[in-house]
Amino acid sequence: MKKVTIEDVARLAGVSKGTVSAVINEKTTVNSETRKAVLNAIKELQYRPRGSARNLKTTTSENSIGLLIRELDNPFYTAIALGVMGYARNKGYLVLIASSEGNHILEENITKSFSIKDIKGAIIAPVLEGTAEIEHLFRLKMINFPFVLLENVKGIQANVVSIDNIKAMNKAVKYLIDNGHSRIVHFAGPKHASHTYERIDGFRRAYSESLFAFNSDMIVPTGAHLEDGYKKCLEYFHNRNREDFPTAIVCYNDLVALGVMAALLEMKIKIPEEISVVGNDDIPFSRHIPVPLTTIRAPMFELGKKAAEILIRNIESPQPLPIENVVLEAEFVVRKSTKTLLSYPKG
Amino acid sequence: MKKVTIEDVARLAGVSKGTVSAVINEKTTVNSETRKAVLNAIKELQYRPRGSARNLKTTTSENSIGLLIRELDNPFYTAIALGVMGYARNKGYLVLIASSEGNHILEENITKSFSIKDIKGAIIAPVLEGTAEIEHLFRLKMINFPFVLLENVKGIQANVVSIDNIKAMNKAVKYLIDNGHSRIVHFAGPKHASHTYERIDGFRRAYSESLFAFNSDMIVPTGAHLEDGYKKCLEYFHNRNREDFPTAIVCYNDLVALGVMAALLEMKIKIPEEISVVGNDDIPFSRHIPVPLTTIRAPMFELGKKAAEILIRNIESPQPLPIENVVLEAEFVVRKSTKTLLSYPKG
DNA sequence: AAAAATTGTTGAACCGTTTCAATCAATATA
DNA sequence: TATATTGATTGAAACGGTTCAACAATTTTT
Repeated sequence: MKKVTIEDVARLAGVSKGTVSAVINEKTTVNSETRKAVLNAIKELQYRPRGSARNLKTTTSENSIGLLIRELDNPFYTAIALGVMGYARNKGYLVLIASSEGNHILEENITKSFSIKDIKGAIIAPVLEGTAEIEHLFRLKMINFPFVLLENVKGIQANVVSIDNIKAMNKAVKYLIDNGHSRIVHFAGPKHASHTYERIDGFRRAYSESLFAFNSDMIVPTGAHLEDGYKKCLEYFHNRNREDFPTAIVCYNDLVALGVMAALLEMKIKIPEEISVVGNDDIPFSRHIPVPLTTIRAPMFELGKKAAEILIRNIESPQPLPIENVVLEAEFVVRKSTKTLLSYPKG
Repeated sequence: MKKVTIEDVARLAGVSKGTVSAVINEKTTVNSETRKAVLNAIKELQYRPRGSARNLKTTTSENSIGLLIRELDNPFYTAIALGVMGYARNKGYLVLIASSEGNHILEENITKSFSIKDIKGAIIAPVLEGTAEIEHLFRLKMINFPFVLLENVKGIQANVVSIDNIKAMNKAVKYLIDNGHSRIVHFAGPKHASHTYERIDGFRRAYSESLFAFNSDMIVPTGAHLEDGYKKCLEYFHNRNREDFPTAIVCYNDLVALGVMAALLEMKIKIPEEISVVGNDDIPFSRHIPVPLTTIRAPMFELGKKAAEILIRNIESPQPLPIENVVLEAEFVVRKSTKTLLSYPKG
């Protein structure tokens, strides 16, 4: 089954290629009889114009950028996407989103696809399995394909926009310690995400700057989803004596915190009376639940916006621009899911 | 500033186009000295190969499909996307997602972009402003670009995969009526979405099939987001006497229901003791909240999967295939946010 | 030393469109 | 009737890569 080209259509309709082209592009110059004949031929042959051939000739080629996120059903990433889209749209760029769902192979395919298609640049939230799996990023550099990373990746010089996870987490844990919490655990995030390690790091530092000793039992590997938090929480409290309960659980993100809250509710453990819960990210839900969640507000929208800004600046610049590394601050938001254990709270 | 082509690179590096091409495509045949020279020239000139020129010649062109959704931060659409992605990936297709955010112009641009890029087909959740704004869909048909719609659109013959909203809503409202609810209101969805009207229709039919009379006050225009439900609910109950309270609120979707619940909570109106609340869609959150939400489970994942299946079948078929119209059934899930008002509940 | 094999490079053909000056036919104008 | 004008169509030249048979230079084998 040979491929159908504009030539075939022209032949069947008894006209020239140029005329067929004119019909497809809805030029007004075509006689309606001819037009009809061409349309028929197109249908008859099931002709579908090849975008690549068209774009090769047409310089106009509308502008678009790619956004590679790690999880589509995570409000953290969709909020970033909204930031990207808002800015990009103002600048006349369309945003095409793909999700690697944490799969490195898929990430490679997607970045490749971005660079092959008529896409001007990309914003990438990389998956970090193993150590050195970044050839695909080097490949992008080789062909001068502009991109911005949403996480630091060791071993590559590139634009990065990220959140100061360490400091943010540090602030939250310090707050808890300062308010008399002595047994805090961290329901940590998925492997292969720099956020996970940075947040653990921040947790650890808060301890090292306190009078208490850090203990690796405090880190409970969990995941990034509501279900992860839910299951891990049930598991964690199963057969645990009340006197061994932590006084606070700091979660990798709000989704996990929501899962933890659901599990605690089920086990009839009161929040914040018995256990305080802290989230991370501040997704829209978090303030609209019965016990509004204390959390660390990540400026997701701004993150996306900033990334888009840098990317588009790079796309539009004739000369190569110096590499940028922007770190945004997160804000600690105290709501109702945490309580102080001091009779005379600090501050 | 003239465009840099492979020719320019070849000239600067003192080699032929073919060699430059070999370097870019990481062929092993290139001498490492030459390779280095070419790489330098690429960097020096900031050369960026054009995808379209490459794809024109290369038949391989990896497979991808487009998915146009209406709201990125709506779990309903992301769940559909996950369904699409799962199936597509098995079949070797990448999914590129774009969101129109309810904007018709943007939708047009996106569909156009899909058809121009090397994308093989698309799944589209259309925005339905006005009546006849579907020329962009006709344009797709003209060039035999395969696509599947996620909602019925009047005036166009196309593949559609949708949910039986009317029946689903009907079932839910009938359940409430059968359980003694006499004053039910519907917090309805956004304009320009067929879901909105279908759900209203289902609501109305349930009444017309009952002993009670439908009344247009029962339909309260709201929106599709948590915030919409929250605000509208506060507004609705503001200055309303307790004896005029509805016995149940049926919401456009779970997000709205969540917002309604948050507002009711704030107003200290008990769910389900004082008012029953019903959602729509069954997003993951809905079962993990203190009062798990009674809702209508839309088979979002299956919806996406089915759409992808039809699309890919069409893409891969040499002949045009008959148009398909698949309607999936939703399931009514009773949880804790509704109660019966009968002393002897039916069933 | 001749023949064969290996390695690296070239350059022309090709991919499938769009573009636009040139042409042609039909009609309006002088 | 000759000349412009208008409307519709043509066809050849791009567009910017990839491909691959052919060739050149070098190395290995006989």
